[in-house]
Amino acid sequence: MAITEYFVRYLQRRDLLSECDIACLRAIPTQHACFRPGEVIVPRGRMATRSCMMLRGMSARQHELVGRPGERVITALHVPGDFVDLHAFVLAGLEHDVISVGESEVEFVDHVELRQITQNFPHLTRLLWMSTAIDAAIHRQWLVAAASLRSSAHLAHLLCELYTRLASVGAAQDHRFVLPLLQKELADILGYTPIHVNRAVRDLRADGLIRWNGAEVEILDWQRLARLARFDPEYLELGRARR
Amino acid sequence: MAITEYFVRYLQRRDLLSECDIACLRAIPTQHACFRPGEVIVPRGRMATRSCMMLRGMSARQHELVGRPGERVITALHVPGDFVDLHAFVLAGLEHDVISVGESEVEFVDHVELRQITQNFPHLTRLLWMSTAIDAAIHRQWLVAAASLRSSAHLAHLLCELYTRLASVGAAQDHRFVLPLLQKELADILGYTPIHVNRAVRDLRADGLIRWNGAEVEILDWQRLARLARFDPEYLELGRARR
DNA sequence: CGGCAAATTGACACATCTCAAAGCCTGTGG
DNA sequence: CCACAGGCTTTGAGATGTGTCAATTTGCCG
Repeated sequence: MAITEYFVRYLQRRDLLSECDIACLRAIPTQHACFRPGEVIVPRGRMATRSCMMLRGMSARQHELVGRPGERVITALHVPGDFVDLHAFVLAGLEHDVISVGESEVEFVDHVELRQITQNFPHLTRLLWMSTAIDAAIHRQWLVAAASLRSSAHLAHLLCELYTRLASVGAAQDHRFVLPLLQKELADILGYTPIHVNRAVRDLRADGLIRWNGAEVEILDWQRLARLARFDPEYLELGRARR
Repeated sequence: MAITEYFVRYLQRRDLLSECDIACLRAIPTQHACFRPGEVIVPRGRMATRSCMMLRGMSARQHELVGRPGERVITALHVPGDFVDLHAFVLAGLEHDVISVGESEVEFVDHVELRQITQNFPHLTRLLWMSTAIDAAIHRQWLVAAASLRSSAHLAHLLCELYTRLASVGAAQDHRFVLPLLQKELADILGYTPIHVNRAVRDLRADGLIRWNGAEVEILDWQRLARLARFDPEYLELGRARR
């Protein structure tokens, strides 16, 4: 198999790809794989030899807490088009697992291929680098949200971000999307207890901001939700620039 | 002027630099500058044409909160040897300011030079990329700390990390270091109020874990402080690997 | 000595956690 | 078609952590 169309779209939202860039991307061989809910896609540790990009569903970076078995913190969510653990290509090891959130499909890319790109395709190299820099910008925004927002607004921020990211690659529209996360998992993302997440969901519902049945989320009033969350999509870099 | 020795040491702690790599690094022209406390080193916005590396003192990434003038969140601290806003090289713009924490000195590197490196020096390119990936790993660890630690332990984690980073480039030793941060600034980093930070400091002092006079911090019991903070330096990638 | 910013303390309000219980889905077996 | 089990969601009440506001103390510098 080959590079996902989502990833090409992810890059094209942000820079101009030449014919050559696209041809090079499409020539990269990949290995396809499916995962069940909670399954480990990339284990933590030192010997990663490949990285993966999301094709369908979502994945999460899950940090286990030492000395508190069973407890964990989720520091990132990845959606179709994300080159998930590209970080592992330049790091000696990952300090967290990448797990499947709900059912998911990914394409694995061998690090040998990535190394070839860094040897011969400077522009593509900068674009891959950019993708990890955007992940870092998202991390920073999560830090800002955690430090400055109360639970409802914090949850609202996550919903605004996910919808924007999904919509930007064509994986969501009409302010609706599939969010295959349990409230317990949301709690691990936002740093609250599941009970408190539940109350935050209840408040957003009561304010008429969202509808949420099972894994189906619909944002009823984008303006008010985004204002509550102080959401500004600037950090997602959804604009063409030359790199 | 040229690349700081601290940055060379930063890289050498993590990978093997060839003679050629080092020569290339030292050939990069830079511009030196000094900053007063709170001064903006790199303004946010779209037109960054250069990035900076820390030479002396510290700097911080400061996010202003929209609609709440004067309030801010600090999402990263940088110490000597850090290539601070390398992110700006591959991003279209920065969504935060980089400010000086206390007095500081930096060396600016023009993006034209960085682009040359990505065209001609794949190994150095991967090392620069690595430096931004380590920043991202630090962001993730801050997210984990924010979600899982109480105020004293959270503060303890920051102290452990800063000492480790400073010591790794030779800018601190004997469990002492200079921390030019006001409690108000610590509050913006940790996501608490200054008053609560003060109580966290008091608790660490009362437990005999630290001594702290003015900007001078001394860690009295590294073992217990690190255990309290569940600090594991793995994420700082302080070990040689081939990239 | 005076003046200012920062650090420190106290009392009370609010946000979030903890523990316990009840309600709701969904799949399974009778 | 019903009964049941199990996981998830929802609700309630009381404990703990953190925020807010006001006041005092400390330390530095003129």
